[in-house]
Amino acid sequence: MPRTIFEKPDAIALVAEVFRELGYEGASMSNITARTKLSKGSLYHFFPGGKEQMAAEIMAHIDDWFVTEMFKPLEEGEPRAAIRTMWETADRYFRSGRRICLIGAFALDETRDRFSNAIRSYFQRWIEALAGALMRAGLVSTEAQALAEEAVVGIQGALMLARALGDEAVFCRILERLKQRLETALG
Amino acid sequence: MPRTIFEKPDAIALVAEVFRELGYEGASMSNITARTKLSKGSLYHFFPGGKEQMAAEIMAHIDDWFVTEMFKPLEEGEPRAAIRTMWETADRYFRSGRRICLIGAFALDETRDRFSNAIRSYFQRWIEALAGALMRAGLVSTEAQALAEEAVVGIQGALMLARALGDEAVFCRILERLKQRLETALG
DNA sequence: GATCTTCTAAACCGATTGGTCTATTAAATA
DNA sequence: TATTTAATAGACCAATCGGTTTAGAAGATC
Repeated sequence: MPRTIFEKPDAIALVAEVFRELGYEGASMSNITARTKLSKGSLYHFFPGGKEQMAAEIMAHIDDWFVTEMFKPLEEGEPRAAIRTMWETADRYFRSGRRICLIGAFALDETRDRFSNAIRSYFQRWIEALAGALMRAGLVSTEAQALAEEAVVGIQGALMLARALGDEAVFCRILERLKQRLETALG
Repeated sequence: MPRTIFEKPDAIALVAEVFRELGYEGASMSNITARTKLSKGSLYHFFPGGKEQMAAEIMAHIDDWFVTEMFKPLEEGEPRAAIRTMWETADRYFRSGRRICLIGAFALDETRDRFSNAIRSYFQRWIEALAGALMRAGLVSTEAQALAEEAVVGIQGALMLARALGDEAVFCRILERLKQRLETALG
């Protein structure tokens, strides 16, 4: 019988897509094995802690990605360029609205209670990184904070609306508008 | 053995809260019976179609509420007053950010596929009602459409962020800012 | 007060759940 | 080549799943 060999990073990415499509409760072990082609043996080899460990490692992986690709540039790079890049990074990561934010989705049901720290710190860091960049670009603290909140809220809302309407175009449209508002505020 | 008698409207409201907290997949029948105190007999008496019928009737009930309390006023009432009232209605319905939008939450996982029509038309009508009111208040079509999308997206994003951060204040803050933007646009 | 309908309680069903375990395979090390 | 280690496949488990059914209590109608 032929065997397929997976490595853990592959397993994380594959399982992540299943959680993204079905949600934490909706993703059963048989669903996961069926969609990823990973057997239960493999899954429990990589994740002895079961579903909860899978979700925790997936969230940590997502967080790492955002830290290196978006938060660090916002925190350390030239602010205006980093902000401009942020919109492209978001559009690329969320596949122009065809892919939802798993961490946001987890925030909406009782899954939040299991992972409240990871969820909170992801959004906190995003908002703070963006607000920091806006301040370094010349805005006062209160306005920077408000605009940063608004941008993150807008992205999350746009992802939801795109899925609700079954229309990805709305995501790009709103992203563009949010981008314009930030650039207007920066003058 | 003492019996508690429920009526269907009570059942709908009780089950709705369970779906809101646990999501569609997370809400098992035993969860629902435990939290609502309705026995399985009662639940299947009111909803012979099981969980799917419960969710469908709950969404219809929510939709009805929004139609009479928010969409109709926007569509038929004096536009500026209706828009002003909309923010209060949203704040009241979502309990200042402590209660999420069930229809939005359903949109994010595969539950969407079961109820895609109801989900799409809820958001479509909300946006169209608001855009219509903005036009009757004097805005041109394109700007009205854009601002309406932005408002609905903002409310949904704010609900998610409030839960993600465990901080309801952020909901009220963003709602206020969205309201200001609309009033500024209306001059 | 007998009858009928509405509603509740809970035992019960097969299917599925998350999770465990064993056997086996492929590769790495010796 | 012998041994060990890392990884996969899938049978298996008790518990729970969504759903059905039966029995009977509470109200309404007559």
